[in-house]
Formats: sequence, structure tokens, C-alpha cells
Amino acid sequence: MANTPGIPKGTRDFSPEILAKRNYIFDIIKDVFKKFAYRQLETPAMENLSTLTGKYGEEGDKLLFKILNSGNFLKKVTDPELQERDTKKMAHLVAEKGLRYDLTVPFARYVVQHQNEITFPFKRFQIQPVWRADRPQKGRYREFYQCDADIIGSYSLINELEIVQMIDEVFTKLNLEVTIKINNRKLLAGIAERIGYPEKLIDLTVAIDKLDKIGLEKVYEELRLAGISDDAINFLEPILNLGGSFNDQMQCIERFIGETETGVTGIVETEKLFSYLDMFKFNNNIELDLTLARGLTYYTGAIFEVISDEIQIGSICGGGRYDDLTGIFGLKGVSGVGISFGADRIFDVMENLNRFPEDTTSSVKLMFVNFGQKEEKYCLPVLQKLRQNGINSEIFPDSSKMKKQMKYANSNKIPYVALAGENEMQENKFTLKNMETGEQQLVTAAEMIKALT
RNA sequence: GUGGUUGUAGUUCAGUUGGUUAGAACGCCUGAUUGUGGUUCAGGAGGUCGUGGGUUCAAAUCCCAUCUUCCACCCCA
Repeated sequence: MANTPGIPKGTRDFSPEILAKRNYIFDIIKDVFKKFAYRQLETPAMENLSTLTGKYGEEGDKLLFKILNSGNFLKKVTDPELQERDTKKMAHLVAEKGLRYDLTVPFARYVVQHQNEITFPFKRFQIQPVWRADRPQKGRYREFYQCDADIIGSYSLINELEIVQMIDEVFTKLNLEVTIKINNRKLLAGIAERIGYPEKLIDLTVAIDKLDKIGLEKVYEELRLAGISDDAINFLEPILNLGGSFNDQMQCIERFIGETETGVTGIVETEKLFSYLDMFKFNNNIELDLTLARGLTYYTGAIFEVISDEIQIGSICGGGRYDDLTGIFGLKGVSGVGISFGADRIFDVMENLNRFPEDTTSSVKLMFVNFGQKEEKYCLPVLQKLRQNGINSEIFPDSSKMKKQMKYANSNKIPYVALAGENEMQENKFTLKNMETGEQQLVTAAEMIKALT
């Protein structure tokens, strides 16, 4: 045990079985992204540390993995600095690169860097791992995948509509029932303004976001802690307890924030988005949820979150509109809207509910049993032909005992085995065995190809 | 960053108040079965008890440190 090697905290190996399942999810997401005309982008695992720092708040900076400079990484550090042991100050001296923390900031960097080559609006999707030096726990890893799609350079609410359509299609294809929650940051901003604390929008959203997790009382407590007066909190109550139909909710909101400028914009946007949504039929529930806030500070318009109806695991997909993502890199006035699927959590849900199709893990269709040199030579050309016909297949490389070979096929879930010995070779045929039913039949190579296609 | 928790075979776990050679199940390998996997039966391999130090005649067991696992908080996907 002490001698067996391991992997770093919060990381995982993906066995062929798990990877097959994960790819099943990725392929569905990827196909939907492509169908909606998003094009794939990849960025390097590492970015310049200066690109990453300061984008995720102070907490986020702490969670960045930094890469030690090559060579003498202490070259730039002076003796007094070394004595001081101020790691925060020293970090940029010994590390100039860091692992990406999400896909959005590298995307923003890409857009700004290549702004002259890009034709706007620009639609891209990106499926890559990200790294966070977080303390791992349930559903939380130091290396995990994000599946992002963003459109940047368009204010149209058609983009929001399409985001919802994509979400609906992905989860329909995955055979999962979900609820798509929609809100708008401008509504929240209107509320903050109305209760007299426009500058507390972030505190307000962070607190409201926890409503279904910690309950009303604790939310009030957080709001008080943030310095919001009891009067204002009481004033807020009807909004937090909002229910009923979309129209009821909108009426109530209108009464509440109808006089604030941002609030009105929020109402117009939300009503327009829902009027688009009304044009189509969706397989999943779509609801307006005023308590949906989402932590990310850069959202400015519509926000989305998806939760499973069948299992409690938190949000499995989220996104929203941001008006100034590239501003931090000096490119102003580019609005975008994006969505991110949490592949790892979707995996957990699928696994829990047993929703992966049976044949996900077995990509190999057939194995030739190896009886010896003469038989190998008889099988190899046929194997080649199967492969040319797009049938994933293999021959057991050694003429080991039959039992060992069958066991190999069995444990790798290979559905068919082909046997060719003296008898078969004389007739120029193969015995094709169905591993599941145990049935066997004598067939020609052509018949075998036909049976497996 | 804070609090708790875990560590013994490939895996999941037993292991008494400290006391002979540390066990089980599953998995793996071999055989029963020289052209047939899953079932059955028999046999076999596999452990520096996370690591380092301490207490003791004696430590998987007690103490300290450290690493690790998992969980909650903060934050987040």
C-alpha cells in the first residue's frame, strides 16, 4: 500500500468505463452546441498569471494553481523578501503562469487578443478541464470539466431564447427531467435600488441565492450582517415569498420596482424573453424564480440555472448575460450571454439514476479467438475487412487458453466472439457467438459483417 | 482558510484490556474442463498495518507530529 502510487488530492482517474460514459455526455452537449452554430475553441491549460489574478475576487485568487517558473525560480526574489515570507507578494516573482480557473476568462482574453480577426457576433463553445486549489468534497474536485457555450457581441434576446432551447434539448437527450430557472439581474438590481441599497446588490444576491439552502431566517441574518436595515428587509419579504403564475409574479414585481429605471428594463427584458419562450414547446419546466441569483459578479442581465427534478445535487448547469466581460482586458461594450454545463455533476445524476444506455461502455463489437498461427492468418484479413467496414473489432493477440480468451471478451463486454479452427477453415466460415445469449451460428465473412453492421 | 473524520491485501472492510505466524469477502492467478465466458468446487499469490518519531519486555492497537481520505462551513461547478 505504501508502495502503490497515487494521484493528487481532488483529482481522479477516468477508467475506460467511466470515460465512455463521460464521452456520452460530452457528445450530446457538443452536438447540441454545434446544431445551434457554436464553434469549438480550445485555449491552453495555463495562462499568464496576470490574466487570471484579480478576476475571481480575493477568494478566487487563493484558489488559483500557480506554476513555478522554470530554472532558478528564486532568481527575482531578494533576501529581505525571502525573510519576510509574504507569500502573496512573492507569488508573482516565482510564478508567471497559472492553470486556468474557468473557461470564461480565457475566452474573454481570447476575444480581446484576437478582436481584429473575429467577426461579431462570435459564438464559441469550449469543453475543457479547469483547476481550482479548493478543498475537495462532495461534487467538488480540484480538476473538473466545464462545457461552456457563449455568444459575444450581440444584445438580442434571441440568444437567451436559444440558450434555453439548448438546455432543454441537452437534458431531453440525456433523458433527465430538469427545471430551468430564469431570473434577471436587472430585476434584482431594481429591488436593491427600491429598498434603498443599490450598492449592496452583490450582498443581496449572494444572500438571496442561499434561500432554498438555508431558509428565510438565515437569509435575513446574512442581510443584516451585510448592513441592510430591518425595515428594508421587511420590505423585501413579499418578493422573497413570491409564487404563482408568471403573470402574477410579473405584476407583483412591477408594483414593487416599477419606478426604478433598471427594474423597468429588467421587466421588459424578462417579458420579451418569456414571450419568445411561449412560441415553443419544451420538455422541461421553465420558471421565473426571483430568488435565483447566482454568485458570479459579472452577470448583468438574464440568469439561468438548471436543477434536477429527480435528485438533489444543486445546480447542474448555469449561465447568464454579462455586459462587460472583456472590459477587464480593455475591450469595452461587448455584451454576451453564456451557459456552462457541469459535466461532473450531470455524470453523478446520470449514474445515480442509471440513465446511461446499456451499450455506452462497449465500443468493441467482436473479438476473434486466437487458436494458433494458422488460424491467425485465416482471421487477420477478415479482421481487417471488419475494420474497413467500420466495425470496432480485435483479435486476441496470443493463442492463450480458450477460457482466458473468453473471459477477456466477457469482462470487456464484447458482444460477439468469432471462432475459427480446423472445421470452420475447411468450410471457409466462422462460428459467430453471441456472448449474451450464448447462441452460435456458422457464417461466412460477408454474413458476419452484415450481422454486425 | 475553519471544524470534524478516515487510513490494515488490488477493492470493501474485520482485528477483543497492547501479547504467538494480522484475517474475511470480492477481485486476481492456477486447476477440475486440450474448442467455449458468466455458475460451482479445489488450490495459490498478494500486507514495512499511510509515514516518521515516542512509550513498553512487547504496538495494527497507546502518545506526538506529518501526510492522506471523506464530510460540513467559506466559496463555488
